[in-house]
Amino acid sequence: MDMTELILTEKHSVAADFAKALGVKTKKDGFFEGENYVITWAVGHLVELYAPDDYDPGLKKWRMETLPLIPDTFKYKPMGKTLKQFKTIKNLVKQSRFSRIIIATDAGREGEVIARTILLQSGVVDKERMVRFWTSQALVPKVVRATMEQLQPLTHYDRLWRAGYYRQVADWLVGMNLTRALTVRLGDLFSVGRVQTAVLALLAQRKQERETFVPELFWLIKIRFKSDKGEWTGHWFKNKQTRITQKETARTLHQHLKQETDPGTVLSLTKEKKKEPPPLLFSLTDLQQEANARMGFPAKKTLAVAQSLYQDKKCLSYPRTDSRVLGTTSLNLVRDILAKCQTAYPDIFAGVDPQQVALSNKRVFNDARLTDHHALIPFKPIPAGATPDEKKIFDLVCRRFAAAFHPHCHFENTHLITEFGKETFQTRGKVILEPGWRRVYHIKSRNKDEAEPIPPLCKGDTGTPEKILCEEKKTTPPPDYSDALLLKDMTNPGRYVAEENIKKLYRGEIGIGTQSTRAQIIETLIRRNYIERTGKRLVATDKGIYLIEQLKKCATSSVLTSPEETARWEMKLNAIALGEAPDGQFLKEIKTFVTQAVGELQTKVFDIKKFSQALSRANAKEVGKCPACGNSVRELPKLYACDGTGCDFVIWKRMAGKQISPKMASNLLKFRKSGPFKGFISKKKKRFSAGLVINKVDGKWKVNFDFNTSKAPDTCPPESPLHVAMDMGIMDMNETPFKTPPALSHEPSSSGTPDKKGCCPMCKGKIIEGKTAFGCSNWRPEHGNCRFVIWKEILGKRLTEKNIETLLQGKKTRAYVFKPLKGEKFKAALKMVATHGNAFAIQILPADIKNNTLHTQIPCLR
DNA sequence: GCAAGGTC
Repeated sequence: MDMTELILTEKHSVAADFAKALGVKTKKDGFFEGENYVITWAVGHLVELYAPDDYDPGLKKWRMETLPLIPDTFKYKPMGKTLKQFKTIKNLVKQSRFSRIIIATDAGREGEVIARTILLQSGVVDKERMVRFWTSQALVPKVVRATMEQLQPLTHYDRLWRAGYYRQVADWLVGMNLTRALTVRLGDLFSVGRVQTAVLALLAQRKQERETFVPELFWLIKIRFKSDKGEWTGHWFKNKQTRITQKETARTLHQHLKQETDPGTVLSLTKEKKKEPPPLLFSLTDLQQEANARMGFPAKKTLAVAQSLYQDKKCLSYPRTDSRVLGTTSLNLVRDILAKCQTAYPDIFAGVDPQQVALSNKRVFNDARLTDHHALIPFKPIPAGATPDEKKIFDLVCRRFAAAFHPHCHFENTHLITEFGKETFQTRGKVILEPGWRRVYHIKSRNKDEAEPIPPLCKGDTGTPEKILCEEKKTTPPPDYSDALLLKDMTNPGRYVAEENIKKLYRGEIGIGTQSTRAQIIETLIRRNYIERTGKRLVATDKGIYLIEQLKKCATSSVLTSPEETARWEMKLNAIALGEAPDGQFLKEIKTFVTQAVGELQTKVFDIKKFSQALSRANAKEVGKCPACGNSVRELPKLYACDGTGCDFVIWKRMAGKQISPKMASNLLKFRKSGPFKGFISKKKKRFSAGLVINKVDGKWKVNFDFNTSKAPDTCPPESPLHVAMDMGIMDMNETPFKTPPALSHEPSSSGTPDKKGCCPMCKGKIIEGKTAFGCSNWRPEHGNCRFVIWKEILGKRLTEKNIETLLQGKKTRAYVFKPLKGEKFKAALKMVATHGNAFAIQILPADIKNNTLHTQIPCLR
């Protein structure tokens, strides 16, 4: 009898772990095959719920009359992108040669659903042959083999599957029905969902808090004391309060203190030694938060980088984890990794002795706190050829990992109270005695004052007041969300929840959405025009605010805007998984909810005026950022307008009879200068060419014509600014240094003499070749945004590399024949000359004096 | 044109 067993994992990497552990070496198309085992893998979910129109093609069209959509039985279909792998698995599970099918998808609710839906869709029903492999430990060979000895009957996990199924179905019902209802009513796409709407509500609330925030003034009194032992700053306080809210009170106190003649006396000086354990290992969200805070990476980018380190470079563990610990079976794995890293990164790992690592370190090894996967850790040193971003992320993970095996950080807190003029002043200090883990994992101190050491004072010491200050301060609104802050609130929304038992739930493992999807959710909100990313900030748009506002006014649908409700759903799903809730109840409730919500949205009176305003703005495409305030400048019917509140910066779509295209506007905003362009018509009906510039006139940002760059009407470079920018982009990528020596060290040639050797005369950068021009390598904004170029084609004449070199040396080329598109051909030489400012132009020097009218120049500016 | 959950 054939004793071959089939193993199904959630993803390829796990299948590879199994193959290694079980000595299976042969890789076939879509599975590994050995003597005793065939190992195949899913690619996450391979099967998904039907779309509405799969049930009935008539549902392709979104109509109110067809709502609510509540299928009697939910059906599944294979997903298009992974159809091939699905077929491979289907083919395998149907074969009778396997004595057992071992389900080894990830140990969690979704892992269960992934396996069960695949089996269901494959038509496999006999559960007798099926067993469940279940562990959250790192899948080192030892763990794989040990867990293979403890396979569970599949039925043990039936309830978990039910819970997962209800999660899927509930999200489908809510999403499909309410998205359609709102969209049909409002005439524009308004998606809604358990996760995205709750997150959007957080962002909307934050924006409104900030907009309605009224700063309040308060005053702080500080005294700088001086004694022969040193100096310190005391901050006034009374009854634990340091803020004075009345100006008059502060003024009176300040006056009183200034008249005091006796010195200050140290009332007390308390010192307290404290220690701080190293931070826990990284979960994905933790890593995303840190990478966002330190390097400004969006959550999605961090995930992508981590994925590549995991998948291609194989130096990082599975990134989509919400666990911050390792399993106890990972001890030897950890020792191995530490030893490898110690050789590669002595500066980070020198303080760790792999043999001293012990299971007693419960902050690292803790089976009880393991979830689907273990924490994110390095597996081995990063291979050569990694990108700078990959190096940064990897370094962060390594440091966090190393920190975990370092001793606590020991520090001493000092609290000094000085009495002066019958008032009390406090001074706090923090001195790190033994940095421990902070040696490798630096964390910025939140309090600046703590940085200053306090002199070695004793009770009764006196100090003379050097300076007595009364500072006026303002309360500040809560900060805008960033990826980091939003991820934090999604992971732990407890502080937005009133109900105590739900708060508790949020303090545990439940958040809004899951680790794997949080970054995606943020991107979805951006795609839906609900929120916008500006630098690090994530801010709700008018459209987003509008949706939340309207939903909040609905008796039933409003639950989507509150984190409480998602938590309540999770609670119920947990109860189902634990067998503590009657089966079927949950789905019934969801169906009722959806039916009611649809009814409500059908009849609701929406505030349409506000809506259309919100919409026209949110759907208007952004062309760039406002020079005045940094907000988005958007295309509206007649103009491009900044949507910052109170900002009135605009670019008119029509200037002097010429249409300003979105591309022109976008370049103008990016480079503050663009063109020159042909085809403007003056008030006297004369055609003219001009560049456009954005500059500040009388304190206001405006778009003006720039005639300096366009003395020659018909000699403008043929490229649009966009092409130029793209061209420069290509130049940067395939940077091929032009045959010139590197930048010289003599002073910049603002004197007007072009550089003799051939580097950029404006900034001494390298000259690099692009598709249509030779330009300065410092073209990127972060490198100084140097705008020097020499176009390869001038009036129909293609310049050779030799020509460019001659021009860069400030010499005259020989005379060439030019054939402009308009006008007669002529013979002229070229020479680069200095123009106004530190700018340059190619001068056209006609050989025939009769052609003097053509005596003109082409600016070397993009 | 729609959700959220996987993985790539």
